[in-house]
Amino acid sequence: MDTPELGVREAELIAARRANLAALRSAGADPYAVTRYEVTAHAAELQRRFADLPAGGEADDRFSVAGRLMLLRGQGNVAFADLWDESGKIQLFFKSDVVGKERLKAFQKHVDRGDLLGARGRIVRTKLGELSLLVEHYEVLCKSLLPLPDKWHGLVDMERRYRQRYLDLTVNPAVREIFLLRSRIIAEMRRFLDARGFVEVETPVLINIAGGATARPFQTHHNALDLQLNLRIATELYLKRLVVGGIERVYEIGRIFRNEGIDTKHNPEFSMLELYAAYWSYEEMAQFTEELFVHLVGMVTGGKDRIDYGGRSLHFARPFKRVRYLDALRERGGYARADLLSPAGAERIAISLGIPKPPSHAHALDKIFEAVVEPHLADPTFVMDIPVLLSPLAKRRADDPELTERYELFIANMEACNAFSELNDPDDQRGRFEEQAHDRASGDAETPPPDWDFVTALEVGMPPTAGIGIGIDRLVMLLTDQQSIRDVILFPLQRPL
RNA sequence: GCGCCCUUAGCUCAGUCGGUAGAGCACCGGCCUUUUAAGCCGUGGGUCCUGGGUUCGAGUCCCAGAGGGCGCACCA
Repeated sequence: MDTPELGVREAELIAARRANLAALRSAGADPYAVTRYEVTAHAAELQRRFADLPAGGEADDRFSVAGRLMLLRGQGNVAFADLWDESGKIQLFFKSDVVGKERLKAFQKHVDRGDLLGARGRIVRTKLGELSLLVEHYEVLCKSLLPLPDKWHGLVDMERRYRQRYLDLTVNPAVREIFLLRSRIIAEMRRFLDARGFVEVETPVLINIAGGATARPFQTHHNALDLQLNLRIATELYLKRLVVGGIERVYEIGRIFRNEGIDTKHNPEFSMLELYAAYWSYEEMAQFTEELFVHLVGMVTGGKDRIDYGGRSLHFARPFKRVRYLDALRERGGYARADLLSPAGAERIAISLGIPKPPSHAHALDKIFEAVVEPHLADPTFVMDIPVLLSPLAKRRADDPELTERYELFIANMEACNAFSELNDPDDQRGRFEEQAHDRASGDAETPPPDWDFVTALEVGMPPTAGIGIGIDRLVMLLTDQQSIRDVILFPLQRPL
């Protein structure tokens, strides 16, 4: 961002802080020269440890804390300040006869809200019951030169919250909580997978053929090779190559890029967990999915099996509800299999539902399901046995080859994951790629070009395998009760100013 | 890409029928030894998103543009 032109008033606010910076420097305490501070406790730790300290009580141990000053309450010969570190808040209590008259005066004159401060002293609880560090010594660790947003309302403007997330995180503790929880959720997923023998790998982001999903890729160029490249739209085809290579349980948590629209559930770059387990069918994968989701719900709720999302209570009780894809459409809309599985029939139903001219059979079927069934899928529900025409990489059911061994898990009317028994018949895979190539040739830009090397890998032989993809951002939305994907992505895409 | 809405002080927001711009907090000066958005007294602070237009006169009405939010379309 270019240096913005400042209003007169804002320039004055900054000048006042720069004057305080100069005063600190001339007193030999240049905050920008500080290289370290011995932190011996975090706020939350002290709050826990001294939870039983009575009002008016004092502890003997001395602690050093460091963090940002978010609230200053000065008085003549005494002062209070709220200091926030990553863990939470602790009040600092300055008394002139403890910290020294001159040091208190210097604090009141030259330290600003927003400055980073290190403070050492004993823990006390004030008469009014607030646990506090009675400051014996303090040090300004960094000067904040810009005025902070409103101490009460915080930063509300959505645009600034996304563009200047550092400010959002600084003044809105609830936002910081969401992102810390996101980090814990992902760490817990890794622990869960590692404990079950899954191997984490990294597959390429820059690839020639962006397959494994239907989406427009971002395009880029490699100069030295003079090569057009795409950013990946899925990790699927590379992870399955690794199963071919003998890595029986493999996963990747990685960024995926899709050149599509932006809304409350879509960001052009997003995070996905994909994992593959050799010798599992989609049945084992469904069990595994339940276990993982229940585990994560328990983690964020402290052992409960319900979460609140958007004002609704969602129940994560095993076994999750199950419904077969075609049964759901019959029960909810009275539609017959023969109609749904024929291009003309599906188009007729789509039009009767007011869906504008679907470009393909698959598109029509997808839209019908979205309109008829999805609104009813609040509690976690597996939608099983999805037609092969929607599932180019899934294995057919042996007893019903028009359907696949595939399920999607819906939670809060959102697709939370997509899993199937992986197609490992190279001839079937080649045939489906050929069909896709035909679609692509007739103008469908979202269908990827065939990845023939993947077919070669299947010819080497992939064991029977089940795989799953879980959108991490949406999972975090569910677990943190956020209605917009931008509120679980630290730096969501914004137009440059 | 389409539709609706938003943009006023550092922050959060008012601004009536078109008549020279308001509050709270923050900041600055003063008082205060137990505050919790501390309190009290006082001072200062504006490219009303940008550019046009209508009008004697525009924060306000009209047009165009920028950025953002929500919905639709696309998608996960």
